[in-house]
Amino acid sequence: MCQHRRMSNAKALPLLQPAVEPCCPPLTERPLTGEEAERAAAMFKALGDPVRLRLFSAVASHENGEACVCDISDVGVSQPTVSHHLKKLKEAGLLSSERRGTWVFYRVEPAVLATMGAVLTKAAAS
Amino acid sequence: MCQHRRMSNAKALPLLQPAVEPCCPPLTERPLTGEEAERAAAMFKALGDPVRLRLFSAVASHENGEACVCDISDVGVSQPTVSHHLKKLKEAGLLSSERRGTWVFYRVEPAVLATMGAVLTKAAAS
DNA sequence: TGTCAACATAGACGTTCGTCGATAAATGAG
DNA sequence: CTCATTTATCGACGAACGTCTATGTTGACA
Repeated sequence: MCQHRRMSNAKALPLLQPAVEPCCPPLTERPLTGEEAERAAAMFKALGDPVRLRLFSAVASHENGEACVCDISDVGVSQPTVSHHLKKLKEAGLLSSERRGTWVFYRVEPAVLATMGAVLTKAAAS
Repeated sequence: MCQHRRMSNAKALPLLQPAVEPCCPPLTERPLTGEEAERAAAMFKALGDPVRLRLFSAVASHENGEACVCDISDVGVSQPTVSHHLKKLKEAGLLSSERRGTWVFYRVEPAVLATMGAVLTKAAAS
Protein backbone atom coordinates (compact mmCIF):
# COMPACT_ATOMS: atom_id res chain seq x y z
CA MET A 1 0.00 0.00 0.00
CA CYS A 2 0.89 3.61 0.22
CA GLN A 3 1.94 4.72 3.70
CA HIS A 4 4.49 7.45 3.27
CA ARG A 5 2.77 10.21 5.20
CA ARG A 6 5.08 9.86 8.16
CA MET A 7 8.01 11.10 6.10
CA SER A 8 6.09 13.49 3.93
CA ASN A 9 7.10 16.50 6.02
CA ALA A 10 10.33 15.04 7.27
CA LYS A 11 12.61 16.98 4.91
CA ALA A 12 11.71 20.31 3.32
CA LEU A 13 13.11 20.66 -0.15
CA PRO A 14 15.93 23.19 -0.70
CA LEU A 15 13.81 25.23 -3.13
CA LEU A 16 16.64 27.23 -4.61
CA GLN A 17 15.35 29.77 -7.07
CA PRO A 18 15.89 28.26 -10.52
CA ALA A 19 16.39 31.69 -12.15
CA VAL A 20 13.56 31.30 -14.58
CA GLU A 21 13.85 33.62 -17.52
CA PRO A 22 10.43 34.66 -18.84
CA CYS A 23 9.33 32.66 -21.84
CA CYS A 24 7.93 35.71 -23.57
CA PRO A 25 6.44 39.17 -23.06
CA PRO A 26 2.77 39.59 -22.14
CA LEU A 27 0.55 38.67 -25.05
CA THR A 28 -0.67 42.23 -25.53
CA GLU A 29 2.71 43.92 -25.52
CA ARG A 30 3.55 43.01 -29.10
CA PRO A 31 3.05 40.10 -31.48
CA LEU A 32 5.12 37.16 -30.33
CA THR A 33 8.02 36.05 -32.50
CA GLY A 34 8.23 32.50 -33.76
CA GLU A 35 10.68 31.39 -31.09
CA GLU A 36 8.79 33.06 -28.26
CA ALA A 37 5.58 31.42 -29.40
CA GLU A 38 7.33 28.07 -29.59
CA ARG A 39 8.52 28.26 -25.99
CA ALA A 40 5.30 29.63 -24.54
CA ALA A 41 3.03 27.29 -26.49
CA ALA A 42 4.93 24.29 -25.14
CA MET A 43 3.94 25.30 -21.62
CA PHE A 44 0.29 25.92 -22.44
CA LYS A 45 0.22 22.68 -24.36
CA ALA A 46 1.35 20.81 -21.27
CA LEU A 47 -1.75 22.04 -19.44
CA GLY A 48 -3.95 21.42 -22.47
CA ASP A 49 -4.88 17.87 -21.56
CA PRO A 50 -7.57 17.16 -18.94
CA VAL A 51 -5.67 14.33 -17.29
CA ARG A 52 -2.47 16.35 -17.10
CA LEU A 53 -4.32 19.34 -15.71
CA ARG A 54 -5.88 17.18 -13.01
CA LEU A 55 -2.51 15.72 -12.11
CA PHE A 56 -0.94 19.15 -11.98
CA SER A 57 -3.76 20.53 -9.86
CA ALA A 58 -3.49 17.57 -7.53
CA VAL A 59 0.20 18.26 -6.97
CA ALA A 60 -0.28 22.02 -6.66
CA SER A 61 -3.11 21.71 -4.16
CA HIS A 62 -1.33 19.13 -2.03
CA GLU A 63 0.42 20.16 1.17
CA ASN A 64 3.70 21.98 0.56
CA GLY A 65 3.03 21.94 -3.16
CA GLU A 66 4.37 18.46 -3.50
CA ALA A 67 2.85 15.00 -3.65
CA CYS A 68 3.77 11.36 -4.01
CA VAL A 69 2.62 9.77 -7.26
CA CYS A 70 0.50 7.32 -5.30
CA ASP A 71 -1.47 10.23 -3.84
CA ILE A 72 -2.58 11.64 -7.16
CA SER A 73 -2.96 8.58 -9.39
CA ASP A 74 -6.72 8.38 -9.09
CA VAL A 75 -7.64 10.15 -12.30
CA GLY A 76 -9.21 7.31 -14.24
CA VAL A 77 -6.30 6.18 -16.39
CA SER A 78 -3.76 3.41 -16.04
CA GLN A 79 -0.55 3.72 -14.06
CA PRO A 80 1.71 3.90 -17.15
CA THR A 81 -0.45 6.71 -18.50
CA VAL A 82 -0.09 8.65 -15.25
CA SER A 83 3.67 8.21 -15.43
CA HIS A 84 3.65 9.34 -19.05
CA HIS A 85 1.79 12.55 -18.27
CA LEU A 86 3.95 13.39 -15.27
CA LYS A 87 6.96 13.06 -17.53
CA LYS A 88 5.41 15.48 -20.00
CA LEU A 89 4.75 18.02 -17.25
CA LYS A 90 8.34 17.64 -16.11
CA GLU A 91 9.72 18.10 -19.62
CA ALA A 92 7.63 21.27 -19.94
CA GLY A 93 9.31 22.62 -16.81
CA LEU A 94 6.13 22.72 -14.74
CA LEU A 95 7.04 19.98 -12.30
CA SER A 96 10.20 18.56 -10.80
CA SER A 97 10.61 15.16 -9.23
CA GLU A 98 12.65 13.63 -6.47
CA ARG A 99 12.90 10.07 -5.30
CA ARG A 100 12.61 9.36 -1.57
CA GLY A 101 12.96 5.72 -0.86
CA THR A 102 10.27 3.75 -2.57
CA TRP A 103 8.25 6.78 -3.59
CA VAL A 104 8.72 9.58 -6.07
CA PHE A 105 7.53 13.05 -5.16
CA TYR A 106 6.52 15.66 -7.67
CA ARG A 107 6.62 19.36 -6.90
CA VAL A 108 5.42 22.46 -8.73
CA GLU A 109 7.80 25.06 -10.08
CA PRO A 110 6.18 28.24 -8.78
CA ALA A 111 8.26 30.68 -10.81
CA VAL A 112 7.25 29.15 -14.11
CA LEU A 113 3.63 29.16 -13.07
CA ALA A 114 3.83 32.84 -12.11
CA THR A 115 5.37 33.64 -15.48
CA MET A 116 2.57 31.95 -17.37
CA GLY A 117 0.00 33.76 -15.28
CA ALA A 118 1.61 37.13 -15.91
CA VAL A 119 1.63 36.48 -19.64
CA LEU A 120 -2.14 36.18 -19.48
CA THR A 121 -3.22 38.61 -16.78
CA LYS A 122 -1.12 41.48 -17.99
CA ALA A 123 -2.75 40.86 -21.32
CA ALA A 124 -6.20 40.99 -19.77
CA ALA A 125 -5.44 44.16 -17.81
CA SER A 126 -4.37 46.18 -20.85
CA MET B 1 -4.76 44.76 -51.00
CA CYS B 2 -5.66 45.50 -47.46
CA GLN B 3 -6.65 49.09 -46.84
CA HIS B 4 -9.18 49.07 -44.07
CA ARG B 5 -7.41 51.38 -41.65
CA ARG B 6 -9.70 54.26 -42.49
CA MET B 7 -12.62 52.44 -40.93
CA SER B 8 -10.67 50.65 -38.26
CA ASN B 9 -11.59 53.18 -35.59
CA ALA B 10 -14.80 54.28 -37.21
CA LYS B 11 -17.08 52.22 -34.98
CA ALA B 12 -16.21 51.02 -31.50
CA LEU B 13 -17.62 47.61 -30.71
CA PRO B 14 -20.47 47.38 -28.17
CA LEU B 15 -18.37 45.23 -25.82
CA LEU B 16 -21.19 44.00 -23.68
CA GLN B 17 -19.92 41.93 -20.80
CA PRO B 18 -20.50 38.28 -21.73
CA ALA B 19 -20.97 37.19 -18.09
CA VAL B 20 -18.18 34.67 -18.10
CA GLU B 21 -18.46 32.08 -15.40
CA PRO B 22 -15.05 30.88 -14.20
CA CYS B 23 -13.98 27.63 -15.76
CA CYS B 24 -12.57 26.28 -12.51
CA PRO B 25 -11.04 27.21 -9.16
CA PRO B 26 -7.35 28.12 -8.89
CA LEU B 27 -5.19 25.09 -9.45
CA THR B 28 -3.92 25.06 -5.87
CA GLU B 29 -7.28 25.34 -4.17
CA ARG B 30 -8.17 21.68 -4.57
CA PRO B 31 -7.73 18.94 -7.16
CA LEU B 32 -9.82 19.72 -10.21
CA THR B 33 -12.75 17.47 -11.01
CA GLY B 34 -13.00 15.75 -14.35
CA GLU B 35 -15.43 18.27 -15.78
CA GLU B 36 -13.52 21.27 -14.52
CA ALA B 37 -10.34 19.90 -16.02
CA GLU B 38 -12.12 19.28 -19.31
CA ARG B 39 -13.27 22.88 -19.58
CA ALA B 40 -10.02 24.48 -18.46
CA ALA B 41 -7.80 22.21 -20.54
CA ALA B 42 -9.72 23.16 -23.68
CA MET B 43 -8.68 26.77 -23.16
CA PHE B 44 -5.04 26.00 -22.48
CA LYS B 45 -5.01 23.66 -25.43
CA ALA B 46 -6.14 26.48 -27.69
CA LEU B 47 -3.01 28.42 -26.74
CA GLY B 48 -0.84 25.32 -26.99
CA ASP B 49 0.06 25.72 -30.64
CA PRO B 50 2.76 28.19 -31.71
CA VAL B 51 0.85 29.50 -34.70
CA ARG B 52 -2.33 29.98 -32.70
CA LEU B 53 -0.44 31.73 -29.93
CA ARG B 54 1.14 34.10 -32.43
CA LEU B 55 -2.25 34.86 -33.95
CA PHE B 56 -3.78 35.42 -30.55
CA SER B 57 -0.93 37.68 -29.48
CA ALA B 58 -1.22 39.60 -32.73
CA VAL B 59 -4.88 40.30 -32.07
CA ALA B 60 -4.35 41.07 -28.38
CA SER B 61 -1.50 43.48 -29.04
CA HIS B 62 -3.30 45.28 -31.84
CA GLU B 63 -5.00 48.61 -31.21
CA ASN B 64 -8.28 48.27 -29.31
CA GLY B 65 -7.64 44.57 -28.88
CA GLU B 66 -9.02 43.80 -32.27
CA ALA B 67 -7.53 43.19 -35.70
CA CYS B 68 -8.48 42.38 -39.25
CA VAL B 69 -7.38 38.95 -40.41
CA CYS B 70 -5.25 40.55 -43.10
CA ASP B 71 -3.24 42.36 -40.41
CA ILE B 72 -2.15 39.21 -38.62
CA SER B 73 -1.83 36.61 -41.38
CA ASP B 74 1.94 36.83 -41.65
CA VAL B 75 2.83 33.86 -39.50
CA GLY B 76 4.35 31.55 -42.10
CA VAL B 77 1.38 29.33 -42.91
CA SER B 78 -1.21 29.39 -45.67
CA GLN B 79 -4.38 31.46 -45.57
CA PRO B 80 -6.69 28.46 -44.94
CA THR B 81 -4.50 27.41 -42.05
CA VAL B 82 -4.80 30.86 -40.50
CA SER B 83 -8.55 30.67 -40.89
CA HIS B 84 -8.56 27.23 -39.31
CA HIS B 85 -6.65 28.40 -36.25
CA LEU B 86 -8.77 31.49 -35.78
CA LYS B 87 -11.80 29.25 -35.79
CA LYS B 88 -10.27 27.10 -33.09
CA LEU B 89 -9.54 30.13 -30.93
CA LYS B 90 -13.12 31.26 -31.42
CA GLU B 91 -14.51 27.85 -30.49
CA ALA B 92 -12.42 27.93 -27.33
CA GLY B 93 -14.06 31.22 -26.38
CA LEU B 94 -10.86 33.25 -26.58
CA LEU B 95 -11.77 35.31 -29.62
CA SER B 96 -14.93 36.64 -31.19
CA SER B 97 -15.35 37.77 -34.76
CA GLU B 98 -17.39 40.32 -36.63
CA ARG B 99 -17.65 41.04 -40.32
CA ARG B 100 -17.34 44.65 -41.47
CA GLY B 101 -17.71 44.90 -45.17
CA THR B 102 -15.04 42.90 -46.90
CA TRP B 103 -13.00 42.29 -43.78
CA VAL B 104 -13.47 40.15 -40.70
CA PHE B 105 -12.25 41.51 -37.39
CA TYR B 106 -11.24 39.33 -34.48
CA ARG B 107 -11.29 40.58 -30.93
CA VAL B 108 -10.07 39.16 -27.62
CA GLU B 109 -12.44 38.19 -24.84
CA PRO B 110 -10.78 39.92 -21.88
CA ALA B 111 -12.84 38.25 -19.17
CA VAL B 112 -11.88 34.76 -20.26
CA LEU B 113 -8.26 35.75 -20.41
CA ALA B 114 -8.39 37.19 -16.90
CA THR B 115 -9.94 33.97 -15.64
CA MET B 116 -7.19 31.85 -17.10
CA GLY B 117 -4.57 34.12 -15.61
CA ALA B 118 -6.15 33.95 -12.18
CA VAL B 119 -6.22 30.17 -12.32
CA LEU B 120 -2.45 30.24 -12.69
CA THR B 121 -1.32 33.24 -10.64
CA LYS B 122 -3.40 32.45 -7.60
CA ALA B 123 -1.82 29.05 -7.80
CA ALA B 124 1.65 30.59 -7.88
CA ALA B 125 0.96 32.93 -4.98
CA SER B 126 -0.08 30.18 -2.59
C1' DT C 1 -24.02 41.81 -64.15
C1' DG C 2 -19.25 40.50 -63.88
C1' DT C 3 -14.96 40.73 -61.52
C1' DC C 4 -11.87 41.09 -57.83
C1' DA C 5 -10.40 40.65 -52.98
C1' DA C 6 -11.03 38.66 -48.28
C1' DC C 7 -12.12 34.89 -45.81
C1' DA C 8 -14.19 30.18 -44.97
C1' DT C 9 -14.96 25.31 -45.99
C1' DA C 10 -13.93 20.59 -47.78
C1' DG C 11 -11.11 16.81 -48.31
C1' DA C 12 -6.68 14.54 -48.12
C1' DC C 13 -2.32 13.32 -46.06
C1' DG C 14 1.42 12.58 -42.76
C1' DT C 15 2.52 13.36 -37.92
C1' DT C 16 1.71 13.64 -33.16
C1' DC C 17 -0.94 12.29 -29.21
C1' DG C 18 -3.24 9.58 -25.50
C1' DT C 19 -3.95 5.20 -24.11
C1' DC C 20 -3.13 0.50 -23.10
C1' DG C 21 -0.77 -4.20 -21.65
C1' DA C 22 3.58 -6.14 -20.87
C1' DT C 23 7.80 -5.65 -18.84
C1' DA C 24 11.84 -3.50 -16.67
C1' DA C 25 14.10 -0.97 -12.92
C1' DA C 26 14.62 0.57 -8.15
C1' DT C 27 13.92 0.09 -3.35
C1' DG C 28 12.77 -1.92 1.18
C1' DA C 29 11.49 -6.04 4.01
C1' DG C 30 12.38 -10.48 5.63
C1' DC D 1 18.93 -13.57 -2.09
C1' DT D 2 13.96 -13.48 -2.80
C1' DC D 3 9.82 -11.23 -2.95
C1' DA D 4 6.44 -7.48 -2.96
C1' DT D 5 5.67 -2.57 -4.03
C1' DT D 6 6.27 1.65 -6.60
C1' DT D 7 7.37 3.92 -10.72
C1' DA D 8 9.31 4.06 -15.46
C1' DT D 9 9.93 2.35 -20.20
C1' DC D 10 8.56 -0.11 -24.44
C1' DG D 11 5.78 -1.07 -28.36
C1' DA D 12 1.44 -0.90 -30.53
C1' DC D 13 -2.93 1.02 -31.96
C1' DG D 14 -6.65 4.32 -33.06
C1' DA D 15 -7.92 9.09 -32.77
C1' DA D 16 -6.93 13.81 -33.13
C1' DC D 17 -4.08 17.43 -35.07
C1' DG D 18 -1.75 20.74 -38.37
C1' DT D 19 -1.03 21.56 -42.88
C1' DC D 20 -1.86 21.86 -47.68
C1' DT D 21 -4.51 22.57 -52.37
C1' DA D 22 -8.84 23.30 -54.41
C1' DT D 23 -13.11 25.41 -54.16
C1' DG D 24 -17.01 28.02 -52.14
C1' DT D 25 -19.01 32.32 -50.15
C1' DT D 26 -19.43 37.03 -49.22
C1' DG D 27 -19.23 41.91 -50.13
C1' DA D 28 -17.49 46.07 -52.84
C1' DC D 29 -17.30 48.33 -57.07
C1' DA D 30 -17.46 49.46 -61.97
